[in-house]
Amino acid sequence: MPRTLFLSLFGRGYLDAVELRGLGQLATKVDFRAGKTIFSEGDPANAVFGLSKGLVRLYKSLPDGRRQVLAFAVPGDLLGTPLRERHSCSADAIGEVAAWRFSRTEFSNFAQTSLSMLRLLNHAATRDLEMAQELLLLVCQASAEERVTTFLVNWRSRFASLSTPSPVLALPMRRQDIADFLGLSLETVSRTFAKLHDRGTIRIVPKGVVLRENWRTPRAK
Amino acid sequence: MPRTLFLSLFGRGYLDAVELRGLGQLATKVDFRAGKTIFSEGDPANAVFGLSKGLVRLYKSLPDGRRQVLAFAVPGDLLGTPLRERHSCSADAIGEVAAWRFSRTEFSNFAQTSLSMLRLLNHAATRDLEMAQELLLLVCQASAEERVTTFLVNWRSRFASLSTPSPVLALPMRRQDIADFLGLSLETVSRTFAKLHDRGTIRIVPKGVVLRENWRTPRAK
DNA sequence: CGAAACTTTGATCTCTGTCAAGATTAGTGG
DNA sequence: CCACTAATCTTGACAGAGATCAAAGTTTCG
Repeated sequence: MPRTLFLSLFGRGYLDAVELRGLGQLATKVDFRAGKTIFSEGDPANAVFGLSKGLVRLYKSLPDGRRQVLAFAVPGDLLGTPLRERHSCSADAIGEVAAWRFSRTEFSNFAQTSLSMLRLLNHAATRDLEMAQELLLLVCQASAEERVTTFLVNWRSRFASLSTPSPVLALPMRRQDIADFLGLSLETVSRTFAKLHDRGTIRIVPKGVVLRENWRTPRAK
Repeated sequence: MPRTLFLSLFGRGYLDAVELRGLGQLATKVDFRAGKTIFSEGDPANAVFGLSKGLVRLYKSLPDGRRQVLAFAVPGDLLGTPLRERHSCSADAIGEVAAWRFSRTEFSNFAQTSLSMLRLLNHAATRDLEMAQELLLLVCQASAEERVTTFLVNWRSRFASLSTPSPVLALPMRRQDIADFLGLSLETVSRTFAKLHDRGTIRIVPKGVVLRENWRTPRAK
């Protein structure tokens, strides 16, 4: 049981050693092949997962196939809602994924009686809420170029903490995923990448980009 | 102290009588005139509020004035993040507002040590998250007409539980607020209302609308 | 009653979506 | 290891939904 993952999953300073050990006994290791669905919106939430390796897209769909990617989960993220009966979104593996699986009822029983775990879940839910609200602001008020540049900057800061420093920013997700995240068509995403490339702002490489300039977080139109 | 408000604020079945009484002693009554700002994004969160009367718009702004309305809060809603140092969005009174004010540190001290209060806050945060994600899906994937009709249906179901049944659905917020909520321009909102009116789907009355037909929650394009 | 604030309507423009065709890349079986 | 196929990505042409600019109409409120 990798102690460090559990620390990143369950926060530093929230749980004590006894609680961490208790949680460890509830977890089983699971793997998902590239593209596999981990759970689907509306399904009974029998389990929650602690992501330990790989990337997961969380999304909602409409009956006609339109899709909204809500977030890209990275190692250390908790997938699923421990205190809810049903999943409110779907989750797919992007590339190979490894995770710790918890029975939701066991996890919930544990959480409901632990002040520290409830505080931690609160913290996580609040963070997710703020991320969703930031995204809402972005997709409703920003141009295609702003959305893409903001996405790249934010992705870099999330990714930086997970990978060895490199000039190349990896983008393991598809253009379609980025498009569905930013509320754009994949063609517009591709064209915006091309525009930034032509301007010398980024360099496009297989499965990633190199950010060139003084990429401060953009906010103006 | 209106016991019923506290029940709607703090959920039925979460807190016991002792806890409710304790909370009551922390609260003071405050009023806000129409249009007044209750708190602003980035401000130190000295207080949280339990909304008892009126309507509040929660929003984020960009430096250039672009604005995203995140939600319209109604009586019974909690305003502000009890466990966060700073406000992550701004809140304005729409019309006259009455609320109970809690010192955030006092509220937080109470919450941090109460399993039931933490569960309740979790429930609230999760609900807010799901509402934000639904909105994200709506504004990214739906046409102007879908957004407006979905807004009206959702607003009716929230409003229905608060007011005496009436054929008229009150819309106390401005067109601009609806536009900033749905990621549209106010002209487009106005034109969409007009279109629905011409079609006989709604009737526009001062400060509200009458929904005409079998308004099932729309989802298709 | 009159001014300010808000809403509606009109005309025009533009950004981005849609449709379509190539170009790359990845995956697979011989 | 390479050829072949499928998937993904890029680029082009075009059109349309909605934004913007502008003005008139309506409501609100001192």
